[in-house]
Amino acid sequence: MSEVKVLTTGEAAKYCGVNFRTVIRWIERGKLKAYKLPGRGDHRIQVEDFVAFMRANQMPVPAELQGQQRSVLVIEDQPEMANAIRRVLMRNGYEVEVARDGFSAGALLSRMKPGLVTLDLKMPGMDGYEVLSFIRGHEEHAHTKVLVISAETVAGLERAKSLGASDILPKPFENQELLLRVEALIG
Amino acid sequence: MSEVKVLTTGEAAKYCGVNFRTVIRWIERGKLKAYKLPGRGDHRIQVEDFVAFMRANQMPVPAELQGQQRSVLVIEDQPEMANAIRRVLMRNGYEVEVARDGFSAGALLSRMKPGLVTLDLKMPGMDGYEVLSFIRGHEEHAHTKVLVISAETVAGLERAKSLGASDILPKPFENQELLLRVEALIG
DNA sequence: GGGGTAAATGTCATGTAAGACAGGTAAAAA
DNA sequence: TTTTTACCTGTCTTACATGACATTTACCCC
Repeated sequence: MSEVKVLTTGEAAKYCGVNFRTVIRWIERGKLKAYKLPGRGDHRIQVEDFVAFMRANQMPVPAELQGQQRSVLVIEDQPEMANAIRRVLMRNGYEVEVARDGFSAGALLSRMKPGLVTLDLKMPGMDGYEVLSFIRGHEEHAHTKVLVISAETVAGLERAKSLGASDILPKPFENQELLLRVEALIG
Repeated sequence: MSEVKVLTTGEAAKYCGVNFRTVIRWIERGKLKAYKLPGRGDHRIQVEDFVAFMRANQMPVPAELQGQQRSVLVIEDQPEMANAIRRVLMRNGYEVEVARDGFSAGALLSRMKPGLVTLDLKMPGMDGYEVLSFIRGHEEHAHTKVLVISAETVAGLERAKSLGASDILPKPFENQELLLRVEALIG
């Protein structure tokens, strides 16, 4: 059963270092998404929305809220490459899952709702561009960053960018370079 | 053998992100419909009522509660065939989503948790048998019926059956035939 | 830099819903 | 069956919502 992790206005206020009255005003003005309880009209803010709000306003996001934000889904069919990426990211505290085919990639995306997806554009039996379109076309993944990793042509990479890739890392690459890009997106 | 899905106060509380005591108070004040068990006076909330309640209060409704029993995921790459299936099922009151590639099939499966999946075994870039294994290999989809629709050989269909297909419909088929099979599985 | 202004934020007081706890027991699991 | 889980009730405590008002901040003009 999916247990919804939510915050009250008071909790959100503490995280932002403001008065809870202010948080309520943000909600009233539509800057922060929340829903109301029927009784007194208490607000409940989904962590996901709150994190998005903090990011949008350059606020530092506390580690305990990043949970899924610091998780990465690696979509890559070549085992060596996938393992290399996984190793680098796990060493730096990210939670990593690898998907080797389109179907499990989709299933994992929906289930783990990762903060970032690394995507190899060129994979047998799977069109990377379609994956990208899917992610960008679904509201629930609006906050998901997509780091395209590929040995594609310049034109191909441009296309990926126009489809909504958050960043692009050409193959081959250094571990350090990968880490930097990832940190920039969700660190 | 229709299994009426009901929630306890504790479950409802988790879904809303509140204390179960609060849920009981909502029920007492008539804001949320529920009935009582004779023993200790346990409350049972019908999913339908709960979902209506959540909607009425702008709460996000978890996918697993959205009448998934009568929802069908059609995994099929040929648009004509997919549309034909969709038309038949929608006309009979099913909620239908179509996935044309492995990625969206996986994503939609995890998200909508459909009551039934129709699966074309022969699709470019996707192994139908693997999809079947995946579904049968994951506890969360244990109740999901899989109707294999295919022009495969007898051996192939046998293999599908052994992997856990709930039923098999050889191509080509009549609309009526499709509907009958679906009704038998989740009607 | 100083002063004026408007918008955003904080403070206070009051009412009340939501949370916490304890003791008991039905319901579910083993 | 026995054991374990989790729900119910009543009461007490906490903390949220609201409105009115005070204060701070950001910005502009000089």
